Amino acid sequence: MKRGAKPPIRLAREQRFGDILRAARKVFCEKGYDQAAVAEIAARLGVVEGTVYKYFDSKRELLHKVLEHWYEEMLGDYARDLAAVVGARARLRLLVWRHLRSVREHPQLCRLMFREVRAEQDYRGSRVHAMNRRYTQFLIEVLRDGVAAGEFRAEIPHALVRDMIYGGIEHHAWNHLCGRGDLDIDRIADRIAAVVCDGLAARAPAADLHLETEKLARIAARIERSLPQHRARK
Amino acid sequence: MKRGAKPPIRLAREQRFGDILRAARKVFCEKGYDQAAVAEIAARLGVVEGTVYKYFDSKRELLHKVLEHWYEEMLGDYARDLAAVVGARARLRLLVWRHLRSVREHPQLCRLMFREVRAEQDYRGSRVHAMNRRYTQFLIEVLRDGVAAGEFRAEIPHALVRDMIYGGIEHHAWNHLCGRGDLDIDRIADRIAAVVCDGLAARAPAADLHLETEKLARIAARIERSLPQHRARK
DNA sequence: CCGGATGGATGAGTCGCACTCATCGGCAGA
DNA sequence: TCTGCCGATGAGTGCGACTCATCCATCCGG
Repeated sequence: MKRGAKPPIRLAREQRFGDILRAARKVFCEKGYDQAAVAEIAARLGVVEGTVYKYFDSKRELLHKVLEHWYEEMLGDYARDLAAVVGARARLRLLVWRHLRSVREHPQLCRLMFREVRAEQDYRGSRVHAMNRRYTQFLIEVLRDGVAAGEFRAEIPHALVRDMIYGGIEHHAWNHLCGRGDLDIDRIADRIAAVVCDGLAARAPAADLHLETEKLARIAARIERSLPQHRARK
Repeated sequence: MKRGAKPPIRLAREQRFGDILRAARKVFCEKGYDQAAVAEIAARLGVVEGTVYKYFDSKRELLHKVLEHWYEEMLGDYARDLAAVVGARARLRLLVWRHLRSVREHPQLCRLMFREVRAEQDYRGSRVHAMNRRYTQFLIEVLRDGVAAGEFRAEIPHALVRDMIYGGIEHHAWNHLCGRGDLDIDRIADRIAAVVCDGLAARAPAADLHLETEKLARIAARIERSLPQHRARK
């Protein structure tokens, strides 16, 4: 140490660990992964670069830990909130809405997740991947329950619906976030739920439905008329 | 130049440009953007790093040019292929299928597109972005035509459906590609078209309604035939 | 009160890689 | 044969991730 320099501040291991994690989150969010320098993260805490590497093996591990911590935050009260809603469609909409809210609140963390982590070669098998699976598992369960309740068709593969929902949100939100417009998450959630549940195809028009119903009514009337009791009574 | 060294091979500007582009595409695909060294791209052509920078301002510009070139390849015969198919649903499925094929054939280029380019701050306004818009515009037009033909509902926002399709394919294919499984693009295209068109909700499609009505009519006829009065009357 | 062990923190490195620039020298046109 | 053009060179420069030998405050047993 140089003469006249203050002695370094020594902190307990866990305290320093948490401090670095918080500082890293801020810097990564402000600058993005590539532009964030480990030296800057260290500087904000008044320590040198080497100190960070005492706690994290690499810049990437630091990023992973930041995102793991975020997932823990998010997973917190999912199950509880979901339990308060009845009906597969309403629960599906809730999951979509909550995800949209996360994207809106933490666009930079989402960006890190999508760009840096999920595209990595060894993402599969990582802790973040496991947490992402837990996160999306809620949706799979909602779909399964929906099928069990007869609300959803059984022949649609759940993994595909999950990917269309989360992938769709990602694309859609990205446009909005980069375009600097803010997300109307209520409306988007409604629309996504509408597309997923009802699809794009034009329904049988109400007229057809009426027609068929009237046909059925005439058939019923015919049967009634031909019943013995019917004639006997009259 | 050192004594005894061979004089450098001089090529016409366009020739060298194309060579660098091709070499860059290979190296980027093999190693990914970060791991690809400009020096290696140069080395494969037997030139030095500086030469590459005579033709491209930066490594990122090189990446952009590689992807622009790819988009040109893909856009080539889209319109023609699409014109050969009738029916909004069938055309939608064609677009999904073709996109899946692109992803399957060039997973590394997709990866570069998603990870490196689309997540960039200044992606919007770039040439690649414009080409991506042209690419996805085909789908928007199919949706619009579908609405005009009465095949699709008018109240569904097209941009959202576009994002759910392309985002969904991205997510779904990613799982498969990283999981080393290969894509059954025919089946996936069918399923995506099914979800998008018909949705998840259980319901009786119009065709089924007709069918059921006819069944009931036949049952009614059978009842009528077996009734004593019926026989008596005849 | 003392001396060694512990372990948090240091800071001066190394290394790899994107990017630059002064310079070279083959070749086409005068 | 001269000359200017321009493709190519290769020795830098700078930056940022990562390393390592070393320092020293604190704790603990004697």
